[in-house]
Amino acid sequence: MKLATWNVNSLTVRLPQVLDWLQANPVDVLALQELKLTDDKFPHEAFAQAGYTAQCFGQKTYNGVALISRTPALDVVKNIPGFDDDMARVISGSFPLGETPVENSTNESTLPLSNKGLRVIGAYFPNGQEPGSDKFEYKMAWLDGLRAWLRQELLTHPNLVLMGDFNITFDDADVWDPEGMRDQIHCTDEERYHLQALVALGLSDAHRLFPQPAKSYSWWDYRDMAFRRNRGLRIDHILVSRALKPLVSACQIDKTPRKNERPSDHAPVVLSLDTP
DNA sequence: ATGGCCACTTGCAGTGGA
Repeated sequence: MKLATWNVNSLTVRLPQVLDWLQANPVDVLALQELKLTDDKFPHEAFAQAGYTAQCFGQKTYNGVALISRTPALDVVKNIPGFDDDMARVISGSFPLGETPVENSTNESTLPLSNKGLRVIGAYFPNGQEPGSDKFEYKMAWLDGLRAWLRQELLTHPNLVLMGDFNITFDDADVWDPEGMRDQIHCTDEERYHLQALVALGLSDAHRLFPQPAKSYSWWDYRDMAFRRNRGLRIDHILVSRALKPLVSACQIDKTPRKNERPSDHAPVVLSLDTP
């Protein structure tokens, strides 16, 4: 089973690339961020023709997230319950863990789907703009809200994946120029504290479970030929719960779409799970 | 060596991204 996350920076512009990518990488679930479109403009038909269904949580101009999947997402929740937010940043859904089960009404497990299934949270974390700014304060409050909610979610959904554009680096290994970016946005101690607090809930950075190429990044500035010079940041992450960790067989950043014409500034990250 | 971004807006300059 494969899951992926990708900040597409406008689904309107990037839809052909997303469809091409899905054809080459037929993942079971794809979380998208920065749709930059409203729900009424979401291209459901294009995804249906590609064999996918979609749950979207759109917003005009900014933000907007979606879950694209082979089987429909169940128990869909939008944003963070308990955290009042006027931005569309989070979408969650449940999926069968592994192969789509054969229908059998006479032999149903007594376990609710939430316990045996896979809970997927796709998230577009706030950027924060600049330490000390109002947007940074919002980012910190949002992270507090996320953690309080996740602590509860993990109790009811032991098989949980949190993936998306976190807009935070774990440490200097995620930064092309650690000295130049010290205490800058995405690299501050406060942001990294929040990321470690998610780890303390029992979530593991899937990328670091495996040997990775040196200087692995998921985002490169459009300016200064940053991609060709590999001047990037690793800010797109896939975190897995304790129960899922033993099933993770790979986690890879796919730089291929960043080489497209008119690419997103982010690359997709792909998680492979060894499921029955 | 150096500078060069991109998407969106009741739009043609300003905001936000990262």
